[in-house]
This record gives sequence, C-alpha cells and structure tokens, in this order.
Amino acid sequence: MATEPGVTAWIRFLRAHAAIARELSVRLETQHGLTLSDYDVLVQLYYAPEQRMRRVDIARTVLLTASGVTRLLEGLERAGLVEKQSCPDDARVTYAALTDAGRARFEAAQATHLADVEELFAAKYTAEERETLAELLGRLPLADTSSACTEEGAA
Amino acid sequence: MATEPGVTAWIRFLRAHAAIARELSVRLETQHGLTLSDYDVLVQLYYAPEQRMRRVDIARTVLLTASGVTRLLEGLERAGLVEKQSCPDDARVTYAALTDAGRARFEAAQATHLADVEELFAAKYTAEERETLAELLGRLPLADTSSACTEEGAA
DNA sequence: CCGATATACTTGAGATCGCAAGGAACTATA
DNA sequence: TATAGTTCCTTGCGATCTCAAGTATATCGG
Repeated sequence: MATEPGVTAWIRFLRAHAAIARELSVRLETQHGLTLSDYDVLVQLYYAPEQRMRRVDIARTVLLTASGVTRLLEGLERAGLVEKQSCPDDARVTYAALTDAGRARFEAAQATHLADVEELFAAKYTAEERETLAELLGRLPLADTSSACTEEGAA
Repeated sequence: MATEPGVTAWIRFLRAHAAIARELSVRLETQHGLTLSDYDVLVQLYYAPEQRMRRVDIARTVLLTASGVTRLLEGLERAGLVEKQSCPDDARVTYAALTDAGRARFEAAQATHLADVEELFAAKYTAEERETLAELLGRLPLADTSSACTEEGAA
C-alpha cells in the first residue's frame, strides 16, 4: 500500500477529520440546530471584544471565503443569533454581532460540544500527549502560503 | 479565549485541515484536474487487488456516503479514468475499476501530490515526530461510533 | 478635486456531499 | 416456492462552500 513514511500520518489526519467532524456536526445539529461552522463562528464572536467582528476577520480566523461567511451569517441572522451593525469609521464594513439569543444559544451549545470534543478527541490522550499534539499541529500552515510571508508586515 | 486544555489541539486540527486540504486540492486541480477526493479514490483503486473495488468498500475507506461515492465515480467515469464492471457472483455490486488512462493519470498525479504533502505537512516534522504524530492520530475514531463496538463482531 | 487601485461585502452559478427514499438483487425461514 | 429482511447502488432534494463578477466605499497619486 501507500506506506510512505510521511503520508501515513497525513492519511490518518484526513480520515480522522472526516469522521470526527461529521460526528460533531451531527450532534451539534440535532441538539442545538447548529453546524460545526456555525458554532465555530459563534465561538469567535463570543470571545471577541464587544462580541462582534468584521466579516473579513471572521473569514480569516475560521478559514472560509468572504462569500462563505456571507451565506453562513445569513443563516445565523435568520435564526436571530447574530445581527448586522454598521461601522461608523468605515461604511464598507458590516459587523456581525452576537444577539442575546445568540449568546444564550452558544452557551447552551458550548457545554455539550466541549464534552463531545472531549469524548471523540481529547479523551484518547493524556494531558502530556495533548500538549505534544497541540504543539505538533501548531506547526502546520494555517493560511495561504503566498499572500504574506515574503516581506513580513509588507501590507 | 477558549483556551481549554484539550480543545486547543482540536481547533488547530480543524484549522490545519482546512488550510492544507484547500491548498492540496487547488494544486491537484490545476495540475491534474483532480479533486482531493478523486485522488483519494484513485489511490485506493491503484493499490487494490486487480485495481478495482466495490463501491461500498470505497465508501468505507474514503469515508464518504454511498451516494457520495456514486457522484464522485460518475465524474471519474465521465473522465474515462474509471469504468464499471459487473460482478458475476453478486449482481448487486458494480465494481469500479481503474482504466489505463486512470492508471496513467494517477501515476502522474502521485508524484506531485506526494511532494505537496511532503511540503505542506511532513516537512514540518522530523522522522521521529512523524511517527509520534501518526501514532497519536491513529487512536482517533475512524467511523461511526454506534455501529459495532457494543459487542465486537455482533452484526 | 479626480481618476486608479484596493478593500469589504454581496450575489449568481456551479460543484460537492449528505439524507431520505426507492429499486434491484441476495439470503434466510418456512 | 413464497415472504421478509438485508445489502448495494442510484436519484431527488437541500445545504454548504467556492469562484467570478459586481457594487460600494476608502485611499492614494497627481
């Protein structure tokens, strides 16, 4: 088989992601009516200053495209979990702000979701292994390889 | 922030997957006209006995649904990389078999793809770390948690 | 002040994938 | 053989996400 040295880890990475993400999404969906992506955005907003963010920044942290963020927020807005706010300094930006309902929904989801992550992921490891894993995964690229990086702080 | 101990690793896992999968897919697409999923199926077929597999088995190893496999193979069949073969023993199953074109296309893709995986993933680690990572990732669930596992070998 | 370029966001079209439902074939029981 | 249940595969529908293109605003050079 394709038992190349480095590829084994990558394949397991791919498979594990598919399996865990699917399961987490199903649970989140049935228990709280949220996608994994929805949840992901809600966390960002919850811990953001004033519980709001520019759409561009959401896109960057959650690793979605600008258009992806628009559609996703459409859903959250329809559900009343997030609302638009205009920015006085820059009329181009529209903040996505957590509503009271969004805050409540997130806090409810957070409890079960953390437990699910614990069960499906973290429980497989000792505290020490978790740190090792986090460190190793932290070395992986998180964004586009071409945009920045050539002259750090260029833009 | 959400600096819970076990969750950090999971978040990095999610982000890294999104970033790397996206980049690998783009390269595979532009250089060989293949999706990451397409490639994933082609590998399985390439190393399978007689270079063919039942659709169910493809679904299981690549972690797609049955319907997902049908659509994906539709594309590969249209491209002439894979062809249907009927099974004499069981008329329900349709084999997906690699064609000569498929073999050639895969071999071409394999070279650059392995290099890409090396660059974006494996290169971040020493040989020892790769093994550690592979071992750690190998503990994660690969499939549905409910089906088997209650009385191993039950079904 | 004015045009050129960049940035923030939205929208239309298309691809991928899952779920639910259905058809066809195999297996087991009687 | 007849009936029931399971397995393999396909299809209709909907959701998600990306790309390409378009609008609106901001900023910079002249």
